[in-house]
Amino acid sequence: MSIQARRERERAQREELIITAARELAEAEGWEAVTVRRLAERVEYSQPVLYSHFKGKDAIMTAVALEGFADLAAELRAARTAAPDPAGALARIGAAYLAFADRRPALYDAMFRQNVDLPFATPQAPAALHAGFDELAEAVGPHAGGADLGLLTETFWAALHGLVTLMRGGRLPREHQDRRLALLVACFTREPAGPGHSL
Amino acid sequence: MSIQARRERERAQREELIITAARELAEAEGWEAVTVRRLAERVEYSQPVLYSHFKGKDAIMTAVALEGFADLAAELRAARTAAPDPAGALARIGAAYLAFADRRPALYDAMFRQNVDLPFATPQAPAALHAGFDELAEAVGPHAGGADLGLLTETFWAALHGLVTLMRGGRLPREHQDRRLALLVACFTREPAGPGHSL
DNA sequence: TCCCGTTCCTAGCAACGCTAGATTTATGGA
DNA sequence: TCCATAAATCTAGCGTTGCTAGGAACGGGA
Repeated sequence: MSIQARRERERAQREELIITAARELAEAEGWEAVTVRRLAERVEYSQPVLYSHFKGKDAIMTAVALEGFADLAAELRAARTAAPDPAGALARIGAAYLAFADRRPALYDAMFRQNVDLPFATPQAPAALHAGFDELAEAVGPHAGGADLGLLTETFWAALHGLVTLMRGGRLPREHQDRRLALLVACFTREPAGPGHSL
Repeated sequence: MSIQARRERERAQREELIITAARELAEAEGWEAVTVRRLAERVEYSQPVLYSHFKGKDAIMTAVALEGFADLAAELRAARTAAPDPAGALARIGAAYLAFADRRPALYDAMFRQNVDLPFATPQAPAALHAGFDELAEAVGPHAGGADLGLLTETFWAALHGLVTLMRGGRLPREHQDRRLALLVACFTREPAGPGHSL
């Protein structure tokens, strides 16, 4: 059985190689530049080999997204736990989310913009995704009052996602994104309305 | 000069025909099903004719988007002016925004999801787009306090956009979207945190 | 050494956005 | 009315895409 084990190991390695190549190519030139042909050339296998690992290009993007969830969750956790108080935690985790999307736009697209075939708001969703959501919920929780924490967290997440995508699409100017985040956090913490300081 | 006038008139008509066909096809089968070939077949002209009107497929999407801005602005205005009080106005305009995106998803995509070459947050932006944004600002204004109204409106818009796109992408379950909106509005109006009633 | 199953690659299909060049159509002057 | 010219339109094709069928090469067991 050792031979088959070695084969499976090598196969898993190659699969990881494909995913990494896809992510790197996407981060360097955007997903529109990621074609199965280029990817096959990069990993030095023919196209059908890639199709033996993944059903299609979308499945490769999904695999890249799955690995990204863990990264995001870790960064959100670090930001939240570094905050001294609940209000600061919400601001910091929000800033960390925007920074992640800004620093790794292609990865973010695969995770949250692609029309993907993944379970999301169910227990079947990837664990790392749940972990990230739970980090957000931890930061939102102190300001939930009597509201449903899940729904409120989803709403906060949606607001962050909207800031990301509208800015990326050129709908919002890049500048003052920090002030928009401050205004959003002020709303969720029920701070009195202010000028939206840049933190 | 009458001949040339007639030609320009016919040409404008045909351009409108193309835009309408593109929107209808997109709304019926999604933008991925809208190809220049199919579009050409629908309007009963060859492909190069379409390219004489528009630089490419993206330009056609942009033209569809431009017409959509006016529709959205009108619906937002109707919702806002029908509200009895400021808090109700924010809730109603938000609901109208979500309803528009839900009812015309393909049009919404062209307007706000496509990577488009249009000026947005500048005076050069299309008038109808400004009109829609101003409707949002009118509704947000009463709750702005000392904050920058433009930035606060952009933030509210982003939150709505995030709710739309996350739901459309399967990241948020369709149900309870109204409660998420209620929670969002409660934040912006500084209502005490409640369970997020469905209005 | 041979056999057989697995793995892999070559080559190709249909469809895409887009365009060059031929062809048809319409226009204005004899 | 007829023709030359210019404008409008179509046919056909290029290069690229995602994806796959069918044959070639490889490796392990007898």
